[in-house]
Amino acid sequence: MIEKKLQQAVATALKNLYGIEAAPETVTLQTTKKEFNGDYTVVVFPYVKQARKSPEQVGNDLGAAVIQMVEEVSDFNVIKGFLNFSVADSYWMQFVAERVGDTAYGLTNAAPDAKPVVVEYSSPNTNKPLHLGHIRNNLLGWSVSELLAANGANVKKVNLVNDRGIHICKSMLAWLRYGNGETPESSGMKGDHLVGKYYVEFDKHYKEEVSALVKEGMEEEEAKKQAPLMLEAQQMLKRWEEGDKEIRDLWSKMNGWVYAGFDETYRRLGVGFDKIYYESNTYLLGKELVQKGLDLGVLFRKEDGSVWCDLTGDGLDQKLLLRRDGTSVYMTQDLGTALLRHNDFGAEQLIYVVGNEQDYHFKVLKLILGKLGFDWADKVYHLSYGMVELPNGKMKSREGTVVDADDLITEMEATAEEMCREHGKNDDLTEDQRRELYHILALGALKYFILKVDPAKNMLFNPAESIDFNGNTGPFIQYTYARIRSIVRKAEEQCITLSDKLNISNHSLDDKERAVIKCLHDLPGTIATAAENFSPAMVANYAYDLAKNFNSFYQDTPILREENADIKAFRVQLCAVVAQALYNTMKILGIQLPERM
RNA sequence: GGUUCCGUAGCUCAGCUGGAUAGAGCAACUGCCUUCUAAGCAGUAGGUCCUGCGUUCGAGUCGCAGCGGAAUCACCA
Repeated sequence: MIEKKLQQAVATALKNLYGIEAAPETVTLQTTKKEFNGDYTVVVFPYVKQARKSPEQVGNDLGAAVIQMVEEVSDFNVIKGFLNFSVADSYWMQFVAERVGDTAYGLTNAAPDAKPVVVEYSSPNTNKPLHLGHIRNNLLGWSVSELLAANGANVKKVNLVNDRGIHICKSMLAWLRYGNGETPESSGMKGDHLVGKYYVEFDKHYKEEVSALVKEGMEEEEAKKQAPLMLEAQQMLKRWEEGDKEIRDLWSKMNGWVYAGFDETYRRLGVGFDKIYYESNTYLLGKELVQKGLDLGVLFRKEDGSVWCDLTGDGLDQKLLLRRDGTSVYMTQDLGTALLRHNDFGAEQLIYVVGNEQDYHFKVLKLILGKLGFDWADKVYHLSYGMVELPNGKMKSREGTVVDADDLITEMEATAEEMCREHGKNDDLTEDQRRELYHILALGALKYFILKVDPAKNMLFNPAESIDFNGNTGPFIQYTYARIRSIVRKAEEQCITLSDKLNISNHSLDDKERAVIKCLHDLPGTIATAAENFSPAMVANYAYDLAKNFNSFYQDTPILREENADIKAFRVQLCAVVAQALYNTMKILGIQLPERM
């Protein structure tokens, strides 16, 4: 890598010239801003004091020394304290030649013995359909998994379905009362939406009951607890936990509907899992851990029998782990599932893609795992992401302001269709091919829209404005790819083969051409940095930058129109490598690229 | 109230380990399709990087304080 060579050379020169000891990796090397001449810039300010010379002098001294040491460096200039190196065109052209046909460019395979990195994401409740917030979770989870895999990790994707609890009982109860035996088949409604409908139905009647009780003079808090529907739902949960066959059968039936619905949504989103855990199977895990914690003395029991972990030493509160009736809570379950997952996979790292509303929960989870003596506690990483907000605030299912996942995908497909018809470039495709294209573009727009934003930040979605297809968007990148593929197809028709050895040693790159190559050159480093930061957004922004550079090059540089056959072939090769880079980065985002559009 | 996260152009967002005159897209305005896909390209306009203090040769980036927004602090999950 040229970057390392430069850093090494600068470090050596610093020692030889001034006796300054600097580790190569501490030499700040950055790409030169485009308003200056050069490709890489070294900032020399940090050394002027020790060198006892002016920044310009230090820059010139270092530049003169480095150009002798690194054969790829063709020139340098110094402006103020900035030492700009130019890299010879031959290096860039050689770089392109070496990447031609490399379908894995930028990607690192996992070592055969790499321990798994387990990524949990999605983790839906089974009482309502998925909404835009879940979409962000699913896309992030999938993409981060792909990103880590692209950076050499052995990734396992897992889903922990929250399939039991009071929420599903509410849906079940409402269905029994008001459903008249309605099924997905009889209603033509997707299973998850049908069950969600009864969850809303429950809430409606429950609220009526509460307000009736309040009218009779009961305190609202009390009314919420005493409403018959709530009592009945709790009763149902108890019967579920006792294994009551009637309840379990109904539960299985309705959850089955939901899973069929979820599968459909997952399929459309293009996400999937290596393993699916169900909370009904794991919710009792963790109790043994609590006992172990009591034995170790890191947990304590209060007079009423409840069990707690004292985290005041860590600046937090006490955390409940077992209720006084001995039942477990969310944290207890998560302790259990963490251990289960660690044991199932022999995992190197456990990553949880969960919204930032649970920052506190995961902080506590890690602490307690540590107190229980698991040395892998620090391998738990909470990939916390911000909320998706609407123009008037957070999505609230009770207020009917959620953006439904299925509806959104359908709308995006309709928009894609509209855009395609407007452009009228695909009239000769079959109906199936067109549908496929609409889907690819719709999902490309949606995924890019969501993934280009830094996970840590809340993001805004305005339902009144459809997601863009122009500018910094998924379709922009898809379009760039389709254009390149068109060129490569035409080149093949002209019998230009990518593997040709070219006689281009006299060719000097033009600025646009060099800019594209330099951007391509950054791909491996970008993926590494993005993976370290668990940030698909960095990959998305890189891909946009590459596509933008390419389009600018494409606009005013002849490719197939180039008269010199070798230069023409070289540019076709460059196109092919750019296409591959776009393909590999978009794959990390879960975005498909069309051959034409 | 405690803790955590966020605050960059009218709007949506970039800005990696501190480095040169803070960048894109959308929206507005100008040009460019008889030539490789105009879902594109080139340009104009748009900034108190929330505020203040500090560290540094150098701060959008680091520290402290304040302001604004969000989340969380359940015997819910």
